[in-house]
Amino acid sequence: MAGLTAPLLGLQKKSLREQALSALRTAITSGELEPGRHLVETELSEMLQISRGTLREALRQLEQEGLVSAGPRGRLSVRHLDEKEIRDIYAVRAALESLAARTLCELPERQHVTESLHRAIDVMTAATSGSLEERIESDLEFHRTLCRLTGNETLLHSWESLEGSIRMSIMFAGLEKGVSNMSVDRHRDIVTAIDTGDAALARKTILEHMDTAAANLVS
Amino acid sequence: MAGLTAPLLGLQKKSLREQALSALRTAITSGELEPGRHLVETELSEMLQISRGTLREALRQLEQEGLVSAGPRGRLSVRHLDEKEIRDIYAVRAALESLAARTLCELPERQHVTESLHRAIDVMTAATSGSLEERIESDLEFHRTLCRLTGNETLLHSWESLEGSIRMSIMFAGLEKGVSNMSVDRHRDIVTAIDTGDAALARKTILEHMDTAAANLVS
DNA sequence: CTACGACCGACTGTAAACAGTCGACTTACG
DNA sequence: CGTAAGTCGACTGTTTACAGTCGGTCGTAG
Repeated sequence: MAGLTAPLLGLQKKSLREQALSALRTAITSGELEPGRHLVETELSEMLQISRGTLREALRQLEQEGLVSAGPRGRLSVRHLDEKEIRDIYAVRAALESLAARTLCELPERQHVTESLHRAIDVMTAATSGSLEERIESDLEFHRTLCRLTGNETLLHSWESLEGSIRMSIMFAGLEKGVSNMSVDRHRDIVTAIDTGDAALARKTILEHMDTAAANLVS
Repeated sequence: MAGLTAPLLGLQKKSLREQALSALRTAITSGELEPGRHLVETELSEMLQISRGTLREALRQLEQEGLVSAGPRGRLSVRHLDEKEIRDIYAVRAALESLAARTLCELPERQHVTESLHRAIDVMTAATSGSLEERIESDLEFHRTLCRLTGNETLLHSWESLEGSIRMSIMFAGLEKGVSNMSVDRHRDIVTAIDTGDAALARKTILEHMDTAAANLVS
């Protein structure tokens, strides 16, 4: 828990609020702040060396992202996910990413898209020999790229709002299970489907990928 | 603009932050705070009769919902939507609601669902003779109900995060255009499709509805 | 007339203090 | 011994005050 302050003392480019946000996100999705844990404002603000006001702004955003949940009298605690919630999260994720895949198929200029996705896959490939965290990171980056390339800012924003919940799902289910979803081949299939421009196929590929992923997590 | 304080002085059950949030949401989606308008914290806090700290928490959430956008040095202004953004918002909305329709079709116990949706349609029907605002309200309530009935909290939350943007789309395009999408019959079709349990049909019906709606808004 | 520089005002970022509320523990009374 | 009132402590809700920064303006020198 002492490490919580470190990220803050580092690069001072962003506002304290954003730094606190990142630090808290990391602390929660890494399990440093375990699910169900009660978050006391005074405690956290002291840990992060920031004032309560600044901290509260960050907490609001975390609440919106679904990483912390509010109890009675505004008491916040780290959200705890059950299996149904994980399935629900992945259902929404599937809906968003299938839209992304469909959109990309309809793009007139797909050369650049395919290139970017291949680069993302290369990163994933390089990470296969790395740590679990690295593999998860590269996987999420691939999917985020999928959404970003559509040029639909709303879609990207919605996906990013869900990202925290996705990370919690993986963490809650266990990193090993989570990583089992990150086969490079499966992702290559997605890119191939998009490359052909077959929207129905691309959508189907994504939906199956998400289905498998969710099933692996809750099994 | 003077009316901005009224909602706050009313029911004092919710926290000031939540009241400010509602008041600002209403002010923005009603056009009282026009798109592009620069939001000065001291100005707003004085208007709403709350402190800046409390206000800032509300503004963070509005930012997350896409109703206000951040400029350089944290300057906030009311978001301005162009036609592409409206199309993008409706694409995401369509993805979410088609998931909702599909999910509802797969529910074993659809009796209660159908009843609730019919009630929502009755409200819409009653609103046909009402004001534009009432009609919009009842329409959104129908679609929100669609998401709520799935029992997927994440889906509902994602939809609600988008709700502000949807309202802005309607307002930006003009209330008349927006209301043209609110044919009771079209919505009855959706319920019918769900009632039959045909997921593919329900999905298709929703997607077409959203497509038409978006087209009407940007035309 | 123009260009440069110091001041000034407006806002946001951040911190610290104040107030209210709920729960837990204690104590006194039956 | 059990119960109910009272008190204490811990947190959140909210406000007020302070600091830093950017942009504009006014004056002066070239």
